[in-house]
Amino acid sequence: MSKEITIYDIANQLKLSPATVSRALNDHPAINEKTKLLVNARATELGYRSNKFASNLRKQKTNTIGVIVPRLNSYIMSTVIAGMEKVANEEGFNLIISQSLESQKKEIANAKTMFSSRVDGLLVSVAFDTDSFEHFLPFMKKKIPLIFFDRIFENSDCPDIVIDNAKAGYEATKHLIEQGRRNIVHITGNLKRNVYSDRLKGYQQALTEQGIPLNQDNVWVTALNLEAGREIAHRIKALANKPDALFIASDLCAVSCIATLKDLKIDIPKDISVVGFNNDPVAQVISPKLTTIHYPAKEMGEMAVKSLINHLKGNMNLDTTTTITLRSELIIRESSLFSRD
Amino acid sequence: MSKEITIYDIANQLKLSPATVSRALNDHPAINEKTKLLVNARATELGYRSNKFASNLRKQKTNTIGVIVPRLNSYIMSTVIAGMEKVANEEGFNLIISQSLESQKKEIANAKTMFSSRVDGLLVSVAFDTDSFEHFLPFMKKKIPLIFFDRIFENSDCPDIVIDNAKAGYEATKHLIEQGRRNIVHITGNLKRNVYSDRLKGYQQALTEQGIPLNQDNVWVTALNLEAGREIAHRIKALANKPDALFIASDLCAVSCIATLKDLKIDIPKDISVVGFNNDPVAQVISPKLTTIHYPAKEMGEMAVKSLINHLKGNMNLDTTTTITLRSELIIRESSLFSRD
DNA sequence: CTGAAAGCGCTTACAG
DNA sequence: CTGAAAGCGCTTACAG
Repeated sequence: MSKEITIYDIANQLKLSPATVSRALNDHPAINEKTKLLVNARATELGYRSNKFASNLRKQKTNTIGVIVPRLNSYIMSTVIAGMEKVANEEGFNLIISQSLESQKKEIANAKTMFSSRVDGLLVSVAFDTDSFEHFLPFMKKKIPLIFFDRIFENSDCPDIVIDNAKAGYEATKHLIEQGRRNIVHITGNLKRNVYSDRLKGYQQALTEQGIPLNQDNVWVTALNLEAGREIAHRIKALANKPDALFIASDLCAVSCIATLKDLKIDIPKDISVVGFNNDPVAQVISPKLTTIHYPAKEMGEMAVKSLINHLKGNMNLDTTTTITLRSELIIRESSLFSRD
Repeated sequence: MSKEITIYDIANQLKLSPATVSRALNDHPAINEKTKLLVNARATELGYRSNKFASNLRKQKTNTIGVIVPRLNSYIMSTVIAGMEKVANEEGFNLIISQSLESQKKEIANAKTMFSSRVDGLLVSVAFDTDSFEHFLPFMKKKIPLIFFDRIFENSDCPDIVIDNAKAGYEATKHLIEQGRRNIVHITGNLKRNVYSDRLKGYQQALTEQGIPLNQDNVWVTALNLEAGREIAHRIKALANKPDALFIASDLCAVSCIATLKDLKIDIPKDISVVGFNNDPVAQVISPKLTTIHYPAKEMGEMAVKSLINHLKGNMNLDTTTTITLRSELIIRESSLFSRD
């Protein structure tokens, strides 16, 4: 193991003080340009690497951002993370990522770990069953910035990054109505979460607007996974009065449902029109191709980290920002198209 | 911002030395049990959290593991990362994750960042086009343990964690031959990478074993993504002498190919049998359901971090381990089944 | 523009 | 079983 080079080694060789070397390395304005050049050249030559631990200890900052998500291995979340990694990497920040696995208990444990890791800021998308805000209070107390994204904590006073879920739900439903559909079932997840409750609101608004009576039996709360997709299909098959359209709040679930419906000899979109949510790559590879809402996952991840870093650097005050809304978009493919001829 | 509690605060209150407090907190065997209880109680009471930067600076360790993957948002990789996060979290290690986006250039930059972040160990799955090992040499020189997983660097002297890709390729191909298929096209990725070259070897072995002559034109190197799947389908459609089976080294590509083939009125599996690779959830939701190789992604992530931590703790010597092979498995579904009646 | 000095919060070899 | 002391590598208020 070769010895690590420190600023003292550079200082000795150059007959400078460590203070000057430190300032030169950090591009301090008071330092002579020639000195900077000299110091940087020697640093490169010696293979110097700054010790972040010493620096962080001294500066009382960590340059680390914590991220808590329900799961890492969903299309949306892994894409959000990819966007976060990109920006964090560019800005010289590290990400500590953990998953709550949809459990409030694990989320609380994760928050504790983030707290003792002394993250400079925290980005959170909450678990299905999270009720309590308590595990985030230590961050508030210490003025550690906390941003929620995708699944937010409503009325938390924390900034949020979201899409307009109500608008997306409205557009999806309106599109189905425009296809002549009337008996539209909305399949969704835990209504505690804004992403699902807001989509439901949009769905209801579109129906009401078109004079279609709301039917509480047409809202099915499920786990929104592959398994749920299969169960939904069987449940529909058994129904005497079948829906003529489905608006499903997750592509993966929608695709699984479509595949099972086809096995059960129900024709999509002739018998039932389907609209999904997320624009998962899988939406394009099934037959019929899935109409869905494009979710700007990468942009959301980038925006979350950018906002946080801007706040930390003092370029932007998050306290005055409440909500950043990103644009989503209805993408019409074959699964929803229906023409009565 | 409330003041941070340090071991000095605890020491003062308890009339002990900081050294004793430090030892008590770290469960040092020489410390009186009663003292430990006392110290820990007071620490909890005061909301003490250890300063990792001071500790790391002193101990010259970082408790951080670096991970470089081609992409974060593929099913396999996000699942591998999920497994890694689980174990790292349990063991109190942090993960720094970065993506090469399939480019050697970015991979080199990532390795540099990992190096200056002073990771205790590095886990790497290499990019499509990586030729050079040079960017990993600094880790070797500093004896920072380096483990490759999935896409490994052959002949690198580093430990590897893989599945038996040749065996998997062999089983997939043998299964197709058993269905009576003879003209089997293998669709794969960059053959620089073991995952693809080994699957090809298995494919060739199965053909040879069954007395089927190898035909170089039956091996198609592609980007293995959705787009490639569509192109392959069109290419097949235009072929006079069509293959009767496809062995595609990625489910996502296979699913996209199947969907396009169906659009082009080619029946799967009647006209062409298809086997994919990975057991991506998407494999189960298309029609026909995709025969594939189950890839133990979560286990691979867990194993990678476990091995690294064991090595760092001195429980296991990685230098003597060359390769850890995890079990993969052929999962037969409808897309490959063919009976000549 | 540069330097001397203190200190961030911990750990550990040494001493008792 | 406990303590005094040194030091990990940096940054910065103060001085010149």
